[in-house]
Amino acid sequence: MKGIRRLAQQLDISIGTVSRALNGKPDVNEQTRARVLEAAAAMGYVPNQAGRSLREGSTKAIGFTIESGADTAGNGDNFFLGVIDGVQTAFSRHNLDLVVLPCSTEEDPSQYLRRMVARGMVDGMIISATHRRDARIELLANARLPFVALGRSGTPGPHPWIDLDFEGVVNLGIDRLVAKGHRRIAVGLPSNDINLGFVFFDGYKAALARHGIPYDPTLVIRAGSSEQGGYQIAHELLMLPERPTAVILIYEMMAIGLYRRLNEAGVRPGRDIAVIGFREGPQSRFLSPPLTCFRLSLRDLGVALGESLLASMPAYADIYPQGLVRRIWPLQLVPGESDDFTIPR
Amino acid sequence: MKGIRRLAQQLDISIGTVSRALNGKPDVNEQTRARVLEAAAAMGYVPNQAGRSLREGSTKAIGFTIESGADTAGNGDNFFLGVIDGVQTAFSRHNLDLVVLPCSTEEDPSQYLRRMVARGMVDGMIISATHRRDARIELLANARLPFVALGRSGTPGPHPWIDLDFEGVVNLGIDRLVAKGHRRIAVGLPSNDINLGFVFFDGYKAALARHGIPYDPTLVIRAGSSEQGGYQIAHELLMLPERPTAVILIYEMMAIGLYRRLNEAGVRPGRDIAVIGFREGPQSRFLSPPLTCFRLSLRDLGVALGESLLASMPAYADIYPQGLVRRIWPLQLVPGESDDFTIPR
DNA sequence: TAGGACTTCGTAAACGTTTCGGAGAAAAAT
DNA sequence: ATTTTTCTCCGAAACGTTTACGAAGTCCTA
Repeated sequence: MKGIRRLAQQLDISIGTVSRALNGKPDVNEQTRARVLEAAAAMGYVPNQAGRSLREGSTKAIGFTIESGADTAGNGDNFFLGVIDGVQTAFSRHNLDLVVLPCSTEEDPSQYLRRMVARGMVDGMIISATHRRDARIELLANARLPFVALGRSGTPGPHPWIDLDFEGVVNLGIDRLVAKGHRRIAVGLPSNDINLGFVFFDGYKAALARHGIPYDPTLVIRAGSSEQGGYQIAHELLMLPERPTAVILIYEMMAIGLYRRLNEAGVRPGRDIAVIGFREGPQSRFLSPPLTCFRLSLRDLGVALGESLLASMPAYADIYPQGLVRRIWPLQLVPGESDDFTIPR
Repeated sequence: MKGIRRLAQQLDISIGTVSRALNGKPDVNEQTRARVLEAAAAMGYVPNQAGRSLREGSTKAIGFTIESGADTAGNGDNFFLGVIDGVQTAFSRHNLDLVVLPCSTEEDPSQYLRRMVARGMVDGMIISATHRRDARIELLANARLPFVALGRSGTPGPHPWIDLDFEGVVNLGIDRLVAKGHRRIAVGLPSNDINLGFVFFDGYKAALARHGIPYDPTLVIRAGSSEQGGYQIAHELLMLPERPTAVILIYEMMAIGLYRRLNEAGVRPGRDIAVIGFREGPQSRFLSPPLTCFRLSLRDLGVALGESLLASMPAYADIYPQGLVRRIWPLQLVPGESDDFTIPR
């Protein structure tokens, strides 16, 4: 005899009453409810999830898919761990648990997601690293599973997302560089088709146009989202006939490799060339010179992500009545010394 | 009508036969099996996990708990993402899926683990960041849930683990430094009670003793497992009346902050002081000077971790008959230039 | 005192799956 | 021709939970 049945037998009550007592249903004597709760705590009873979700049709868990593999971790350091922490606090208020579903490098993300959805292990899903045209979004929409994307996408159809304010960042960054006299501003982008690369690129071109600076394709370098990528970016920039005076990077880890290559060439970041990174990482301020970059609270972002998922789940519609949420997440400039280089007029 | 019932009705077969056909049981006509498989694929049928695990008493999933929160992540994202990728490939051969269970910074890891185990969502568990005395180990042992720890622990009772070869690393590192004439060798350790800190410390003392170097407690600096921690370590070392000529760090990220503080003081890493880091990170070789550190394949480590868990699961005892696995994972020296500094005799 | 409203609880069905014990038929053995 | 074996399949039970429904009991009202 196990589970609720054992509890009921021990208390000499029917299992139905025990269940109602535990779940806070009204039609149960408060005295017996107290007895049940006490006995449950005493014997360490916890409801079996399989039984419950079979009956309920819902598990109290939300999935968060990321791509595993150390080298594919475009965001580096602790991006996901920070966001996840926020997501969790958003969910814990509703007794929802978070499970992270890492898609192996060996598997197609869509296939993986399909399997996980079919598994029926989660009531909702958060996907990250959205691509230009992301099959996962169509998949989730078809499966009618509530979801929210960390990162917008060009995939047609309405779906909720939260994305970082790439336009704002690149605008502010280029404004700042132009104010210091820069006109030849390079940009380091990811080489894969992750959507943020396109958004950043569009913002870059728009910002240049706004300042009347002609767009020069040779100043756009695409490379891996890693230190190695930054190294390569610097390498290619150094080989240009007319070297840029400033560079703006989409991943802060790129700065490490970029610094390295520049130093090798005797070009001092912050003095001979201005460098602006994107997201502030734990290392930004410990680089020499400290990297000028943009700050956001990963935890707050995670909370917002969790809440926007809740808003798109019918069961929580009364608590979060916003419906379909789309949100641009702001970042704050963190001035370093890497963009101190000023062009004399 | 849903699930297997619908499939059975459509094929005009009993649900039992459908189930047996799908699960490869012997007593089903190969012709009808083919029909079932085809129909299942056609209508995109996937077995409901709740129903299955309710009946089976087992879900086909393994849990991997880590601590979320950007600041608590001593190893950073790439470490776990790399290991997880390996774990996954080990499991995928047996159609097991991996779910990562991130323990929020707000919650006690033991309580969290208890909840997750009680949830009955996983058949086995991998825990990481083991502490000196880890309540989670006793918890899992009591719950009789198969598990393996990434990191040994002082917790009594036999349990399987895999841990990095800290002794080997610190031995090799100190041998190397001593061969270059160093006698005042500092060590940067984590400030929390994570077990690897103790193991590393013991190895440090043993290695010094082996070389007849007296142990000087002032050369042992404990700090946060981050860039900031490295900065602090350098800061404290610089304030010592007699400065060490070498320092060995337990986290490679510490090197970034350490470099920074040393540079601020005009002390050049690799020329005025020798620095050895522990695990090679993506940035090690892009630092100036490149960090001397130790390499391991995260993916292989993950595979080993997965297989040792399988070995402790009764259901897979025939495939992995090794039983309780305890393993020290070797690392390879990656020479950089950060320990080029040699003491003239 | 009869009847209604309310409270409290037990019974049983349902969720989707796997598996056990047989049943019927065909094939093989006697 | 009868028994035995083999091959397929069906029916039913079971996993642990929640909940709709109804039954008893109590209290109040007419």
